[in-house]
Amino acid sequence: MKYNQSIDQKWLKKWRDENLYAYNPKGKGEKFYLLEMFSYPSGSTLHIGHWYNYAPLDTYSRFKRMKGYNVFHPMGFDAFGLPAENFAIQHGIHPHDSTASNIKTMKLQLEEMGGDYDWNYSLETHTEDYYKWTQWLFLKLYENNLAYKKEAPVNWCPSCNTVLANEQVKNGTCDRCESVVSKKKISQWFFKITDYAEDLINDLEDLDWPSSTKKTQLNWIGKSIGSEVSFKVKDQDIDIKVFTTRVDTLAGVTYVVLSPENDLVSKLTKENYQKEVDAYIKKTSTFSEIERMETDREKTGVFIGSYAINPITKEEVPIWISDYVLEGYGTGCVMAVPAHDTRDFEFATKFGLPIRQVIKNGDNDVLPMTEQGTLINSLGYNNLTSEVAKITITKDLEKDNKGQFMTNYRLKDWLVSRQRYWGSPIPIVYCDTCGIVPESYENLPVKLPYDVEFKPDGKSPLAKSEEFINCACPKCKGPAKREVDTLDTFVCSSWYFLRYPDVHNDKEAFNKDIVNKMLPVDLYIGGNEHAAMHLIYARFITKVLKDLGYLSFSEPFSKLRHQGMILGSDGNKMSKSKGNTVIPDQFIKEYGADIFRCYLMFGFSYLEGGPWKDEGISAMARYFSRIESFFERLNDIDREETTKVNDTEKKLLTVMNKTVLGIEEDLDKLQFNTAISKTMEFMNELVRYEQFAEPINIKLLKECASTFIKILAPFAPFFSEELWKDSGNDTSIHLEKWPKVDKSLIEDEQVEIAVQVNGKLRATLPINKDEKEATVKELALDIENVKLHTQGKEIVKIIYVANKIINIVVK
RNA sequence: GCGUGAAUGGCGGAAUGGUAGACGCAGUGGACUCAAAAUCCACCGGUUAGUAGCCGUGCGGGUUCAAGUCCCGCUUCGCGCACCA
Repeated sequence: MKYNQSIDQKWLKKWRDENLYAYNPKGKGEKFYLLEMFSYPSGSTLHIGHWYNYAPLDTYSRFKRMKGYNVFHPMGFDAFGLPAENFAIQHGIHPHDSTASNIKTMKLQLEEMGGDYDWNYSLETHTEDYYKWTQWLFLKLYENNLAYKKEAPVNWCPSCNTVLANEQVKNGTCDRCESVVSKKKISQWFFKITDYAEDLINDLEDLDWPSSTKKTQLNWIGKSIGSEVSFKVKDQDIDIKVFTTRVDTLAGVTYVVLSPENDLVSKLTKENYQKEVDAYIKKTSTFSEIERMETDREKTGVFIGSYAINPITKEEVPIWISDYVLEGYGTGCVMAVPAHDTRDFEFATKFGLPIRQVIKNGDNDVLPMTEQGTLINSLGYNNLTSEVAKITITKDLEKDNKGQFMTNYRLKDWLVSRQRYWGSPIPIVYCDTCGIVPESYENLPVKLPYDVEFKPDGKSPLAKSEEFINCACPKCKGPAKREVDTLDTFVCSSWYFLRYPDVHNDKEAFNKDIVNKMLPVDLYIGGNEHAAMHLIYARFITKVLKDLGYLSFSEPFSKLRHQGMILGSDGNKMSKSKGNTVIPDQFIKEYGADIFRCYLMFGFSYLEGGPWKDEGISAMARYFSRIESFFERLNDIDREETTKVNDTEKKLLTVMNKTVLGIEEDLDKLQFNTAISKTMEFMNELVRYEQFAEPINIKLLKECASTFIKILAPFAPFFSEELWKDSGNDTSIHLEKWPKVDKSLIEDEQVEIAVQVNGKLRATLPINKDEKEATVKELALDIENVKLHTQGKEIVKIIYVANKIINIVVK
């Protein structure tokens, strides 16, 4: 045979006809839920990133099947979202239509890749039978006070004409179109993810996740422990609450700063400062997000005329506003301690405000000094350490009702409203009599209408659809209007892994028992760009559903890994503008899917990725033809035959068993590259035996060859199926079991150990396995080159690591 | 700035603290061929006449009989967060 794409096609048809990869929930074996982050059908074909993510995991899935697991390995499509809508706007194709055709092509290509998915367990988030339950989820959160509406400044992308989540703003620009993002106030729906901040932190510990991902999440949640302190405003009955992690520096406060957007500003601004304050607020509000985030920008601000009273020193300090204080964090007010905070120091220096040192740390008197130390100039708190002072001062404040311990998080509630067409409608109704009313469950799904003008003009597209917007109030049955915003696509993807195992359920989002049995996902794979958003949202929703009694587990993904990324051959990220993209299709056509996927697995370290190289794929093609010719020769060996198992045969068996075991270990570490290299070593050994053994044990050789096909099967599903058939089998290789390892055959009887003198390699020594230590020592000391280096020196000690190394230490 | 990951031949990349460079690419020499391609065999970190030796895993220290691997201090690059009080 000559392997090529037509062989792929032949087997594909057969597998499809026989429904070879059908998942049987009652199947034998321990369950194994393997999941890759589902793909977004934004382009019409699979790109190299899809292949790189999915093909190796298909290999892993096949391997686990052969090992006897009942593998659940579903695939679906994250179909709602901006790119499809943008595509539609640009090309005049309705997102529903472009999505449907893209999904069709991608499914076919995933099959052509060799994917062992059971499409009976597939889902697409834009279909009614899926988003019905996304809406159900929204209502559940709403019922439990975890979804609420509020007016808030939001990130507004002028080009996409939509609100963006904080996570979708990259360096002040839209992460999709890269336009500069500005601020706008609208009424929006939020999910109260902040209620779960503490759980999201605590439960990270037990997860088998990359530590960098855990740290990203911790950083994103951003817990900080400190105190809240009340500053009374002079001559007014108003308290300014500030959050600080350094209450030990309280005596060093020389002014207080509010964010320009803070509600207190209007109340505290004195008349003769009003003009300047207004001008400042106006100026900062026109600053784009990107400008405001420039950390090295010079500090600006104005005094607003009022004074605050330091609760411990009773000193009056001026109140300023400045945009270096963020409205969205803490209370939006800050106590400024210029001596011990770099930002306050900069500000105070610029505006000539006093700087008072209250912490001493050794001889370091250079200000600003941000380290902790011992208190000075702090009344009765002098000589306390920062650590103790934080507690003492807060307790004292607490007694006077002027402060308390406080924990703050950077995590903000999840903004889920989108002023877009291509998403799930939010199942909420506005009634003049009843107010905000959740749509009733029996009316779900609230259907997304097809005929809608979705071109952006700053209004939600659904607002323009009369048939959509007008409805009956679920409560009073009077006329009412629907919510016109749609849900963030991250809501769709925050629970899809729960739907897969029970994807046809039309009574509920999922059956509790089925899901509790199948989840958590045993291995979840996807790009690390999702370390913060998708992976936090999915954890949050899982925890909510657990608390509401729908699930028995609180973490969705026990083990997580991130695949690396394939770069262009120039080492840069692939992009059309750089002209360095690699289109898989041309390679599949030329070589067949198996050669392509094997190259992807062999040429890179899976978790790292790296730059694409054309040469590698022809090398893989050469390996395939080496295998082909070996199997062709196998049937007409014309040499003296034997049935004995002598040293040469034993060596072959040893290599084989080592290979099988080695591949098992490699695959469990997702080391596809070394796993394939082990198949190569095995093939080299088979060829060596086939070419040179005299006499030759053909029966044994054929058995080993058959084992070879089995271990190749997960990597090259089409090619191995063809080899299997050519070797006279009429069932599928993919129904075979993974070969059993005979551990007794793994160790050679003879091993070669390293002989070192003072840690330097001086010789190698062949010994019988598990030779007595004394004998090994004797043999080692007798080696010519060892004698040379030990001669005339005192032997201090000899370290022997059995069957590995002997180190002779001399003086 | 804070956090985090990485650095190994000409290249992709291997190495539970135990013979650095598995496997492959590229390269060199040879066989086959009229010739080329393909295939096969050998070599393939540097230095050296060498099979003996010396040097060698970004840099400087340390722990250890033994360090690419562990510890301390740097450099460079990548990634994430970024005025979070």
